[in-house]
Amino acid sequence: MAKDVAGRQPKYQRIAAELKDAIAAGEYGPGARLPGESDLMSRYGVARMTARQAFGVLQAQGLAEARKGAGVFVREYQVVIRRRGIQRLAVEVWGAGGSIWDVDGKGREPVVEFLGVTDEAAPDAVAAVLGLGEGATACVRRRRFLLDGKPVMLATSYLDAALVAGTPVAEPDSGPGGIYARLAELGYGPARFREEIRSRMPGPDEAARLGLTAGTPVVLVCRTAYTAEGKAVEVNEMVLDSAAYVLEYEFDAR
Amino acid sequence: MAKDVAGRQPKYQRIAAELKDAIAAGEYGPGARLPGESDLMSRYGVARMTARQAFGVLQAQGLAEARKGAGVFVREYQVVIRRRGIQRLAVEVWGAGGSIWDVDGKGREPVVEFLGVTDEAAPDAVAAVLGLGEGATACVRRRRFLLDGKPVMLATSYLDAALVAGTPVAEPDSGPGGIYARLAELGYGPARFREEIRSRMPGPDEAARLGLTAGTPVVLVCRTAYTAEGKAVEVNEMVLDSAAYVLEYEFDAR
DNA sequence: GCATCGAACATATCTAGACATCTACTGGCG
DNA sequence: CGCCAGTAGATGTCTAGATATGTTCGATGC
Repeated sequence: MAKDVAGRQPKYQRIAAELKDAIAAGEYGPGARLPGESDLMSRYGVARMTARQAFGVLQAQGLAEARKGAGVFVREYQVVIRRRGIQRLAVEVWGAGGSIWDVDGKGREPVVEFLGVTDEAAPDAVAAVLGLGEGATACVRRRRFLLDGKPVMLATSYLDAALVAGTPVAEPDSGPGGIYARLAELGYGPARFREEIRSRMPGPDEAARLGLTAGTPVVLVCRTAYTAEGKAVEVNEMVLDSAAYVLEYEFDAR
Repeated sequence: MAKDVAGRQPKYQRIAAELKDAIAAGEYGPGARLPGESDLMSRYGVARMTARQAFGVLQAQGLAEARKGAGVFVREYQVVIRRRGIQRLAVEVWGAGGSIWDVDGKGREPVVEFLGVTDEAAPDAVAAVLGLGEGATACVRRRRFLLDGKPVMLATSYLDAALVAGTPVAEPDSGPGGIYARLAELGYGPARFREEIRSRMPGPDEAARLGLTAGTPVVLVCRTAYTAEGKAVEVNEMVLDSAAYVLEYEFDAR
């Protein structure tokens, strides 16, 4: 093996680096087809598994995407949704009955696909935050957001089932202004929010439900809504396609 | 090949799923060593490359980590740093001369490793935000944050070089309260911040500088500081190890 | 008792070839 | 002209090896 001439770098990494440079140099634009496995085999004089490994590096970085039977393609930039964490939730928005997604910019609003409302036991951490006692159930609302038919976010809301039973919150259509407006009518209007943000690679189930290609992480946003008295009334766990979203928070220095 | 009995699932995915279940069931705790490649070969009757592919799935999901010559291990949960976006930057904190990292919780404060200050051309997008004219340079401060000796964040600040020339901002040690206190003394104290958050897989360089294992995405935070007059005075691009950080934003509904 | 060397073992890389499965294109047929 | 079957070509999966390189740990020697 002629490893020494490559400066101790495995062949597949060198090939991957060259392809990456070629992409960066504009030789292959977004959506363009990269050389096939057999092309790399003859060009670099390697076995097919080695060429595949090189493609594997690019796919793991989210730079390329293989389509079975067609080839390996440079991944196209995805549409970016700006999600403004703070203005989105201002009382002026949901208090007036407008959808909180109205401010999401540039007319590209995800479409909500409602997946169901159930009463079930909440995860321990969620139950603790909501102050649910032993055996108490949560009202769980599951939704999926689609942009141009492509899923971009999964959302799961947890509320105290005893609090919202019989109200539109427990119905598929929660009415104008969403569940925050309903909570306000019940005397539990959210006054303060906390959002916690993490990121990791998706599990196989999340990748399937979001239609993610290899090398695309997910962003986890966990939002907790508090009343003015400091009672947590809703926990909303969101799983976002990281290629589709930019989160934005704007705030004063005081 | 006995594909049909597995319900159309490739062998390597089935093996990966079984290992994952075993991890979830607690058979292999954090840091424990998983069965070796030859173990899987004999247990499932597959070739070496197939067993390796199964490990590859777990590594891509960030669940396992291979150490050459030693084995494949369940990845340990990393220490989590809470980064509070809003309180961190309140004037009470930096205005009083305290480090903005003081509020980062639980005594686990990253140590700043200073990488240098230079005057150089800023990227186009940054130059546009800062209002830098043609040929104007930016004062660029690069830092790396370490927790227990392990790098967890890379940060690059851009400021108008003409504004901060000759001040401590252009020095390695920017003095008590950091560069925001210095900017305030110059009459450009930040009054408003915007943080934009994205996530993606790291490039080879980022992975190396943060010591990331395969399957760990990075979180990108781009913070822009504005004066009360709306002038952007600083752009801070941060690259975070997603396994080390939880970002937190807390805000009122009005 | 401690340091060092070496063998056993583990993963990392690579080859050469086989069969499976999906895509896209090309003809031919209605 | 349009639809559809056939086919070439592409990636996906899998095997069975070989060689390279790093880790671990016991045995040896000082």
